[in-house]
Amino acid sequence: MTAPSLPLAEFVVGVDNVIFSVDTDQNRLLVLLVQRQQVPFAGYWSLPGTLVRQGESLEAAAYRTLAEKIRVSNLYLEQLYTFGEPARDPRETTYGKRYLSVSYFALVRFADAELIAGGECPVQWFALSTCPELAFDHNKILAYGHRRLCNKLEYSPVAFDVLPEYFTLNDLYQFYSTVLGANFSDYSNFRSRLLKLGILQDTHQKVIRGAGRPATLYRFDREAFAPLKDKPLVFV
Amino acid sequence: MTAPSLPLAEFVVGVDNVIFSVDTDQNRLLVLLVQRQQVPFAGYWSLPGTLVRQGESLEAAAYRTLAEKIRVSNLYLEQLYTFGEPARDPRETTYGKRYLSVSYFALVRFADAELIAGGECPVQWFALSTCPELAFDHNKILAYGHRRLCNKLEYSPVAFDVLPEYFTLNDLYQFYSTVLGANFSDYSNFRSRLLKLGILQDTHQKVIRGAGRPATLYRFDREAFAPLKDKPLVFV
DNA sequence: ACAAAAGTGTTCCAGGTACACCCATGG
DNA sequence: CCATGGGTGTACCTGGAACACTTTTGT
Repeated sequence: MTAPSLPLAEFVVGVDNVIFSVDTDQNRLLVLLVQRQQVPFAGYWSLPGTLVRQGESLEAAAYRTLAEKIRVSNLYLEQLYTFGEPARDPRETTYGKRYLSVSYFALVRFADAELIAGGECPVQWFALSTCPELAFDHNKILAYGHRRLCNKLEYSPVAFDVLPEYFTLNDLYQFYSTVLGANFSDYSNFRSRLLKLGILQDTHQKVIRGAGRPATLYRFDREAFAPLKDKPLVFV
Repeated sequence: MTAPSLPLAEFVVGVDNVIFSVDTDQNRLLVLLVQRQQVPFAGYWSLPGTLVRQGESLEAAAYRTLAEKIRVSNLYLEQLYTFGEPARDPRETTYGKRYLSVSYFALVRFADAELIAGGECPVQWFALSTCPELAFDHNKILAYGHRRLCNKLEYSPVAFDVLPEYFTLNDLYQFYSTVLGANFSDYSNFRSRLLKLGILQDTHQKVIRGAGRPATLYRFDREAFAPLKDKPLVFV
């Protein structure tokens, strides 16, 4: 960055989070939204976001926003994209400063995700399929996040950050199906592919859920996975 | 982004470009650097960057920076990552504002890239292998860009944005070899894979370069590629 | 004739797809 | 004993890896 020769833009920098979760029981892909209480877009639902504070990194701001809305111990988070075109926020006209949003993408474990009520604004999971029109350019950000989620799932083990520690292969399959849509793969082929990777520990424990043969519980073997890191893995 | 409860960080927003090019003749992967004339880091080489102006989008700022250093008609450009931790720029202490850098990644055609001399600071291509220690956190940004370049090449047709319109299969092979390192694939396998994709038009023209059998000139068939867009293609 | 570069073909094997089929449990 | 879900096995095919071989040029 060198010296300017024309008036520089002044910026307000915030962080917006696309927080996904997967409800495997109901086969729903969920996104966390908050309902705005102030203008602009009062009453609209939007992605949870915040402005960045002094001494706070962008990622820390993302974690803070998340922690304000939801109590969760297991999650995956990474930076998504930065949106900063002129006029993406109507407040730009009011205050004469551009609103830049660094968006983050998160995937959280649904089972232990506890929404924090009693905050300033209502917080709620929405099925992605029934997601309303959002404030600002948040639909665009959400779409971007959804694409990233699908890609991440296919070539990285984020699913295991978010599944319970012990899970059946069917749990895993349901998880992938819910996110990627059905027909992403045959179940038995999915099984053998995953098992062949050698990153699942067989606990030899069985679990019975309703009728049918008991299912084996597996856990993700981080040590076995470590050497495969950065390798082009396929989980599809 | 909601109302704050603690002092907000103030930001200066800039754009930094990781501009790559491939010199297929000498088999070198190049990155464009400029030598800083002012403090901090006076004398150090750095990525070409600029501060964002009023009414200018981030991408426009990236294009402007590029255009100030280099005249080029064929290129590929996309956003890379946003760096905004506290203290990433020493000027933060001086001016009390945080320096946020939205980095962009570009790949330009080497043949018609003409460096613009006579600007404020020296501009020069560096072979990636002989790249010096850079100003700020630019080595980190560069490393990030290099990873992106390798990934992009493998599953998207950026190479064709940057090769001459008519090229031989060997040109294409050299290009990939230079970026991904030798041994990325056998030449004859590379040939058949690319031809089988059906996205290369045989012009039936031959070109003779020194000894050896004349090579067929191909061109990228954008129409044939269109339906394959967004599909998981492999160019490796 | 020989080297150099372009281009073709062949063999082998890993891994994906699409199924059919067997196993263990509840009702 | 049958429905339900878990789990195994197989036959087929595609596509990559390695490498031998042929073709067309310059010297």
